[in-house]
Amino acid sequence: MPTSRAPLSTRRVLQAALSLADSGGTDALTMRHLGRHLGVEAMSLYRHVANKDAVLDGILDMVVSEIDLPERPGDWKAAMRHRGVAAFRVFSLHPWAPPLLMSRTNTGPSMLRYIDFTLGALRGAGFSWRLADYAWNTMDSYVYGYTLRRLAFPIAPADYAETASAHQHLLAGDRYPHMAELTRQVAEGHHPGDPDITFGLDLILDGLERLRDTEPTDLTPP
Amino acid sequence: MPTSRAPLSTRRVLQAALSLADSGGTDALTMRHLGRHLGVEAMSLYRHVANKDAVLDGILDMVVSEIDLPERPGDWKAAMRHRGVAAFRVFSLHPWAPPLLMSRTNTGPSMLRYIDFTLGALRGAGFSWRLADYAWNTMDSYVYGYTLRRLAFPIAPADYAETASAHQHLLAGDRYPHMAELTRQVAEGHHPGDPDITFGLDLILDGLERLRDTEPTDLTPP
DNA sequence: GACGTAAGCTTACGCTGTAAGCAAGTTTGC
DNA sequence: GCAAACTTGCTTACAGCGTAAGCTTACGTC
Repeated sequence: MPTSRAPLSTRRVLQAALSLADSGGTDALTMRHLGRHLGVEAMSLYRHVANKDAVLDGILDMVVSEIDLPERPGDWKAAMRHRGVAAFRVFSLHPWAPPLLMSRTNTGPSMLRYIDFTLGALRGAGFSWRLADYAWNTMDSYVYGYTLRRLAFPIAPADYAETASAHQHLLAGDRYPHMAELTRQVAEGHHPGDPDITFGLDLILDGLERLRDTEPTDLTPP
Repeated sequence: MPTSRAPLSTRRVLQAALSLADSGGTDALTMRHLGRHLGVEAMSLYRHVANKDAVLDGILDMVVSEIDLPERPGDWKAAMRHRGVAAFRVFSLHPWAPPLLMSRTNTGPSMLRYIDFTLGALRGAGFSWRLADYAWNTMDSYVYGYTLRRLAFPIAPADYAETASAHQHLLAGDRYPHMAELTRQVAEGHHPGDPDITFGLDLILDGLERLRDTEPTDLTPP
């Protein structure tokens, strides 16, 4: 056994797994491939990691920990908008992560911290517990949904117009008249064809603010 | 070769695949298993279906076709709310479908029909092409995100209070104070802990309506 | 009857996650 | 100083996956 090689460790395994996923997606993250990447046989990894699920949970928490959160919430709407944008940005760097994140229950420390920050900001802004809970769930549903759709969509926003005009003939019949016309609008450059994440996020935030202001205050006793 | 057995066909293969996925999820849907289910070897399926991806695309479109759409839109907000609720209901019957739907670009006829209906309803209600496009993308981001989170979450809404009180001790420290308090609120039955899909959907719809009413009309020439 | 074609079967390849057991190096207890 | 215990990594093996290639059998048409 060559002692020249740096010894394995859970940390080193997870770091290698993360870099593997980042460069080749989930498909590239197999135990054998991971071992090869570390100069080791696949089974050796099991000394440092319970199984592949533990690897996935580990790198997911590493990704979530990259989401930037301010020290103190400040203005709640700005904080919530920032939170959503930051999550989208991080997930864009790790596009393999969101599908995994949604398909398993994640209770890593970074995720808990992320949620706790959110609840704190909403409570500090006067939301009831019920409304705060509904609020973060609604925001996350939208943010994750937007992110997943965006990352799975095969066309870059810059190519929308070109792609639209190239595929216009596929919608030529009158079976899908509105899609055909929308495609024409995009092809002719009449509208960019892609909402920013803040479009829907601000709709939700404005709506939440109105609910907070009309809801009877039901703050729990101190 | 026993001629007593009904012959295969693309339709029969897809129907069997759908029932297999419904009863055992994506894991149960393997070509070998599918063949066994039809009393046939796995490789025989390839006479009727290009490959496994074609099977997935096929059953996804069958699922999307189940989403109920009214003949004519009527009140646009009601139609959009109905559309989201109907999608959620269908996906609840086929919980394996949403992750698949989001991970591949779906252009089956049912999906096109679904989108075309939506665009038509929004245009009929006076939305510009740009806003109509943003609107359906935003609604779908939320609906899919909500659905995915809901279906992946391992706890049934009816068990929230019980589960919360059983796991309260895990949040005992002061690292996640707000989550701890929220968990206490749920455990003690102070709030149900689960927003309906219409909660966020109505926030979005109200916001869209306001945008429509304030946006300068930029209808394209007839 | 011959022949083309279609349906289904057999075999095989390279891939997956991981259970079981082994070999070698390191640490600990006396 | 030395043996026992523990840690680390490797080897082999198994059951499963999607599907390429080639084969057998049955049927329709001339």
